[in-house]
Amino acid sequence: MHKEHTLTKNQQIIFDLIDKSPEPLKAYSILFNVQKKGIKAPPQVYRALDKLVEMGKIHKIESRNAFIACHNSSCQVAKATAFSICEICEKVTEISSAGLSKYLANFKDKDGMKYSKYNLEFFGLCKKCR
Amino acid sequence: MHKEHTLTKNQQIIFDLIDKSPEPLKAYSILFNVQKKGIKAPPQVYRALDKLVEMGKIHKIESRNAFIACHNSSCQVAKATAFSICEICEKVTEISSAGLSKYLANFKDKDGMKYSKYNLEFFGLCKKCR
DNA sequence: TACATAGTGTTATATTATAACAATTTAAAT
DNA sequence: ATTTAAATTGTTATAATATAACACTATGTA
Ligand SMILES: [Zn+2]
Ligand SMILES: [Zn+2]
Ligand SMILES: [Zn+2]
Ligand SMILES: [Zn+2]
Repeated sequence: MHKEHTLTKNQQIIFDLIDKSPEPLKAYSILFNVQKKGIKAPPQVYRALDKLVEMGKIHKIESRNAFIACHNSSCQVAKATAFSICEICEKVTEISSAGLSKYLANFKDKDGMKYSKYNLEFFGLCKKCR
Repeated sequence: MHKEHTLTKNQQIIFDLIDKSPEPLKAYSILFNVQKKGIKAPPQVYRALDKLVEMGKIHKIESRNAFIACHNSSCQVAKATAFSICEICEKVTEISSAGLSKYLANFKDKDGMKYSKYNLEFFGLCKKCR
């Protein structure tokens, strides 16, 4: 049985914050929010973020430089992520679609190359903003 | 007949540089390279980049904070982009696949929502690096 | 214990991007 | 041609995002 990832103190503090947040959090907003818990400097935040991303516990929304918790067990292994982003209210939702992930995992480029790792960001208007 | 986009002086200088580059360029590397042509400060670069992205002449590789010229007429309208990125040599290739763009443009999320705008970045190893 | 590995705390600095405002150029309207 | 509006440019300063480097501490393993 392989060892489960147990979060370290800083990782746990930062994961909890992101996990509770209804919206993606930016690194310096995280820093501000955890200073009362003793995490005082950017490297502490970025290190924890890096590890959490590596573990698949959180994802980075690249177009927004922000971090969101993952609730989709499959992408923890695959590092294959998809999101929808509302261009008005900035609501971000992780897309969990077997069809989509299957299509993308099987997609071959012109050289016949397959890619199991990808990041897809869809942009549009959410229900509320339409 | 609608007006063609004619590039302004700064836009042209910066587009030419990106267009000639075999690899994505970062904003401050662009700045360094065009200083001899009189473009001296970051805002001048970022403004031109913003407009060029808006026109679809270049794309931003979000995971790399770098810019690449577009050679694919279709995404100028759709703002629907896909790239493959080599995790070793950082080679970036724009993917132009009718099948992929059709699939993504027709993809519906759980709320039945469609998205004509998206950015997809595939990660893996290029031919050389495998 | 001894050793290696991972995590932490800290300071400083690098990199990426925008705010704000004045001046200039361009294109359209009178 | 003159006026006007819009877009672009030039410039300085600063904000926001991210990493380097180094000393130290905790954790796991031989
Ligand atoms: Zn996920
Ligand atoms: Zn919305
Ligand atoms: Zn393109
Ligand atoms: Zn390569």
